[in-house]
Amino acid sequence: MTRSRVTVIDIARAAGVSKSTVSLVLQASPLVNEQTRAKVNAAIRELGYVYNRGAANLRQTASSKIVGIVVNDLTNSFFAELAVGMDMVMQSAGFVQFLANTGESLDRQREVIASMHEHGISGLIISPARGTEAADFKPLTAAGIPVVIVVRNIAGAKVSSLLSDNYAGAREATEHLLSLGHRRIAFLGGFSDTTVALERVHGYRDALVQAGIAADDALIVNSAPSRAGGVAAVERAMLLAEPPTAALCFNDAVAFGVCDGLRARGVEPGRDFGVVGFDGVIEAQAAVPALTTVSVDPQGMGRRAAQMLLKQINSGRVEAEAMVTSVRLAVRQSCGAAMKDMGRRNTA
Amino acid sequence: MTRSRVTVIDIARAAGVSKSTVSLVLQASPLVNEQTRAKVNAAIRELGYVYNRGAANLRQTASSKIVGIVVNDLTNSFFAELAVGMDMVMQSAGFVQFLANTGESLDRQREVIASMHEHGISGLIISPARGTEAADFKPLTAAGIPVVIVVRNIAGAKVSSLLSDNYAGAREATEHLLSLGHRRIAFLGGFSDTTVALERVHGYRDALVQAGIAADDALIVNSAPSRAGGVAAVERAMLLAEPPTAALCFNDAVAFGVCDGLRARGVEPGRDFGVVGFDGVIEAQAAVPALTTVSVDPQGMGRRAAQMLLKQINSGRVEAEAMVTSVRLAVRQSCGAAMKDMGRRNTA
DNA sequence: AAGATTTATTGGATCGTTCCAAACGAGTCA
DNA sequence: TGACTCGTTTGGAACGATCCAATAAATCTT
Repeated sequence: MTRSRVTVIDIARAAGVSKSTVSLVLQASPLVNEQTRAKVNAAIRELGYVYNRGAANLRQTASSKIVGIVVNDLTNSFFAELAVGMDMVMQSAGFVQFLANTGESLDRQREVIASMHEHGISGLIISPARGTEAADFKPLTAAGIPVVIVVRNIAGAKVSSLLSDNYAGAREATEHLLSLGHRRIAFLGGFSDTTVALERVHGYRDALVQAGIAADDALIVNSAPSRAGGVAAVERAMLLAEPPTAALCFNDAVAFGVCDGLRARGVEPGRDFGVVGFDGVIEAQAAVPALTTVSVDPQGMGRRAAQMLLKQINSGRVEAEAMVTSVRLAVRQSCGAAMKDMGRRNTA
Repeated sequence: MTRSRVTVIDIARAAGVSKSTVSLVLQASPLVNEQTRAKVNAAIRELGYVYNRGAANLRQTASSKIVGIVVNDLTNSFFAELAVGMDMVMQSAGFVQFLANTGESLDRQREVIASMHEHGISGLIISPARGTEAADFKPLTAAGIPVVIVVRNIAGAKVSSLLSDNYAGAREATEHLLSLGHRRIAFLGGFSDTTVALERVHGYRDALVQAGIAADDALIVNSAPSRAGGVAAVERAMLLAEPPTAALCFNDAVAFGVCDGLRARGVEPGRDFGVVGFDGVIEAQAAVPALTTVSVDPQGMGRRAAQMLLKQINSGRVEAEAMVTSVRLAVRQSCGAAMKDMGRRNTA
């Protein structure tokens, strides 16, 4: 069954031409005569020829048409949507992608980057695991392989990055909760050793200070950035002597968990307590109550990151480009604004 | 910057040996002298050599250490968890994976399969898009590349498959709702042109018939297998002259949507209405009410599928193997059993 | 009709690795 | 001393596609 592969030489023989001509046909070169092209294509179809990209990639001028994508947690909808956005662009551009999940493990990350490098990726998009250092990309950049960092920044890495405006988003969300009359606003979820969390907390704090409210550190509760983490965080927050009346959550997964946790203690999110998420995953719209969230449009971000990488791959010139995408607050029901504040902002 | 690649020849020169010896060192062959090995390894480190797998794969005896994974909808947690399970096993086995999302498009699926084939995958795991035919795998199997179909079966495909016991799961779930006293039980979500949906509906029907209840087709409501689809399905179901008091949902995403839809009309899932999902995604445990669901353990299924494929890749011999994994009903709160039925089944 | 030009086609070297058969030096045996 | 090991090492021919320079054939110039 496992017959030896059909090669250009077999096609050449069958079509009565040389392998060079077959190669030209494969590349849709205008140099070849129409009849010859037809003969060759017929032979290709007949023999069931499969192009061997590995062989073609040997010549160092060629591009492998493979990119690597590394994310931390694919079970988080945010990353899943991000990956889907990248996938769309890459597929359309004729690329395939290696995708690896690190689960925040630096070892795994190092391994997959090395493995992808050996397999000849022409570019990498990575949402780095916590603790990643600029040096981790050294082997790739030294080989002239463009890298785009998404979501989380790495200090000192001389590669491109695509981040969301965490500070502005958190600030706007907090201001929104303040405008609804809340004075005890918590920040729930996330680990404060990541830049992302720090930036969001920073925006949150500044909004409070601006409103003349003393930031209370007890209202900042760390937890895993997951649904379960959200449940845990809100439980701790509600045990405070002066519990919050609203919360900005580290991300949407935490926000869903916070809604769960509130309901578990008979508090209805959106009516008795204001909840705002961060990310703008698809479920945020469908959920009840629909989640008010700082939308970063994960799929769109994935698409942009992919385009950014493709641009660098195609240009051949690797020059780091730092891009911060703006975010927008999608006001829905979970913040409690729907009744009082209807129509002031778009809810799509 | 983009210096020409460092090759075995460069290493050989630097270490004062031949390229053959370097090759032996790379393969950790016992033939080479310890001192030589040390010299070579030093040179490798010093020059920053990166193994070129593409070149090695040219020789037809070699295995590419790449597998392809194709799924329908990565934004569905079920598939995301499935992919993560596969990723774990593949990473540990030293494989990297191409991952592609088809979004149920047959064209995309055809393209990505062809593209992966060109790139030299040594195996493929696929959750086929609706409408996939056995012939779509022909090019791969003809080349001796093992294929494992997961989740959805394809009639007549002479490749391995790993499916969950949809019939038994749906039947058990329905029986459970019946045992709680429900008589008007709906089946919500999914498209009835997929085998998965048909099997689940079949199990649902048989359980009703067994209990002496006439199956009412109006209670079977098709919709997209997503959270939004669940909202839509339950809305239609509740408009019936005799609305259901409980529902078995096509999958967990639909079940979450059904909970949302119920709440939107003031019906509390788990108290006023029994909801059972299918899949057993992680969020099912964290949600409030925790989702009663037919757990197929998506990550475990992904791991098993990966192991199945690896076994075939390593054995060299491709013989189709059909495996049906059993499922178990995880009784939690959303079905309303928690109060009446506490402790009868495990809830983990 | 000879030279210049255009249009098609082609051999061979090349990419980086593996693998085989051969060769090497050093020791062993008869 | 020659034949024979044994443990290491090594050229060179693959693998399958690309690309350059060269060629062949057809067309155009004058």
